[in-house]
Amino acid sequence: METPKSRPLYVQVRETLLRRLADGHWRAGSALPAEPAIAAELGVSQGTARRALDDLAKANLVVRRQGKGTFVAEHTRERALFHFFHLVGDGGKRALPGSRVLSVKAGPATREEARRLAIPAGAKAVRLHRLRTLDGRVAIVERIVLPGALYDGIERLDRASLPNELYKLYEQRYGVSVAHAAERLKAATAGPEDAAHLGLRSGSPVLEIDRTAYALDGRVCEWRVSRCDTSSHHYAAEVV
Amino acid sequence: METPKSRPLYVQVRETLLRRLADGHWRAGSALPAEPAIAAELGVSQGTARRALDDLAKANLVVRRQGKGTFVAEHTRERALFHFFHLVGDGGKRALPGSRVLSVKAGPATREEARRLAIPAGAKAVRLHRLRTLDGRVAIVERIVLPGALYDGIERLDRASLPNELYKLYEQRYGVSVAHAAERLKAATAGPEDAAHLGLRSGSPVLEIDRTAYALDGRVCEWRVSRCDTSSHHYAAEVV
DNA sequence: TAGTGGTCTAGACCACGCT
DNA sequence: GCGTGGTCTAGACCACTAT
Repeated sequence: METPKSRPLYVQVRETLLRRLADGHWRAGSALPAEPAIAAELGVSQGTARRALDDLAKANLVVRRQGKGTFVAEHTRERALFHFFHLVGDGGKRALPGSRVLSVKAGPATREEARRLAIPAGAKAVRLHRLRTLDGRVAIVERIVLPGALYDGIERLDRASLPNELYKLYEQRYGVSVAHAAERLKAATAGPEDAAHLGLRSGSPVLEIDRTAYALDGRVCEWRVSRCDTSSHHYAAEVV
Repeated sequence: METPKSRPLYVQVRETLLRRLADGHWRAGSALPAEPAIAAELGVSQGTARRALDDLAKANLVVRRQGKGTFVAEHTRERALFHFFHLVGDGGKRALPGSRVLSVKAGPATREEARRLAIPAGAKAVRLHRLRTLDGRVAIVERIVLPGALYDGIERLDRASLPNELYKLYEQRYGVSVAHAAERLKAATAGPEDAAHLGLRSGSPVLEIDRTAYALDGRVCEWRVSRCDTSSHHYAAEVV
């Protein structure tokens, strides 16, 4: 590992490993080389390699297991539930929602879609419309837009075969790992269509969650707007 | 430092330091002893002391500054803005809201208040009602309930002298440091009173943020419900 | 028994802030 | 120049997992 000064070694190691993760150098769920091997290959001490790996673990990009090794993080139900799904029952119960896809269509991105996905206007976008259920009742109406370039042919998949947890599909079938996301929340009013889906009166308040998701390499890999009935659920956030 | 096995040393050191912080052993903003001093006092290596201090820094309880020392974290405008206030202008502009207190009253806690503050029903509670402005317009109606035991006489303070940033007041005048908080968000409907304050039509959707704040020792030190006009602002959250 | 990550130590050197 | 936290190393030992 070179030493261009002023940039800590462990940061350089972390970035090297991150680049390999983003390249698909290791498959999701597979083991990374052990600390001594990484340290030897990159010419740093084991402590420095460890620090880089710990940083990646803190960002949920790898999982470290004592006695076993370090593994590329996968999008498990667990991770979806505790990191990417923030609606919780008012009694405190957490559960992943069911999913029913209404439509999947490809088309040229509108100006707004292009802006949100950071792709050229008119480039191929895939739009997904689905309902999600909590405790057996429809609680979320979701509109998802994907950059077509990353998910070739996804619009031709059978609607029923699209899994509840899309992030697992992105990862396994398209090699796109969602690394992090930014959410913007607003109170909105249910229009007639959303209200009908949610079993609410038109004009009822709904929580709108607007999420931009980023892949390992920093590219936007999904834009999703979820409109939620929060009459018996809430969005939970921790503040430090 | 004893070694009851199975509990890492750096965790014990971290807890010892946290206990001292909670005790008010060091004032907010003051410097902690340097690493070698802490290590010597507790009989651990400097590396172990460092790890404990890094953990506290990660939780925003202390601030480390190279060349200067480690300081007890203070509730600065900066911290309020980036850690405890999540409403952002839709254009991306962040700004702390202004504050106008409508009323401050003490009284016995209702059952609900007692539950939320984890105090006995009927114990003294202080209720604060205020409006907050963004870009010069009222955008938030806030109802705050405090456990009277922690803030002796706060209800007798001049309304106009209550600062915009209450957490600084809690810290400086009452020695109560807000360490972290849990927020629950819902979409709600503005009643006639809130709507009038916010300049909205009654029945308009508002974002309700229900926050429970915890002091360094883990006790609930505030319960706050903010109802926000999100027509030109949104609540921002990061997901990892 | 061998290999993995987790903890802990001791010490060197660097970058920064002060005086 | 001196004291602070930040980086980096080398090595010991522990706890866990597999075989």
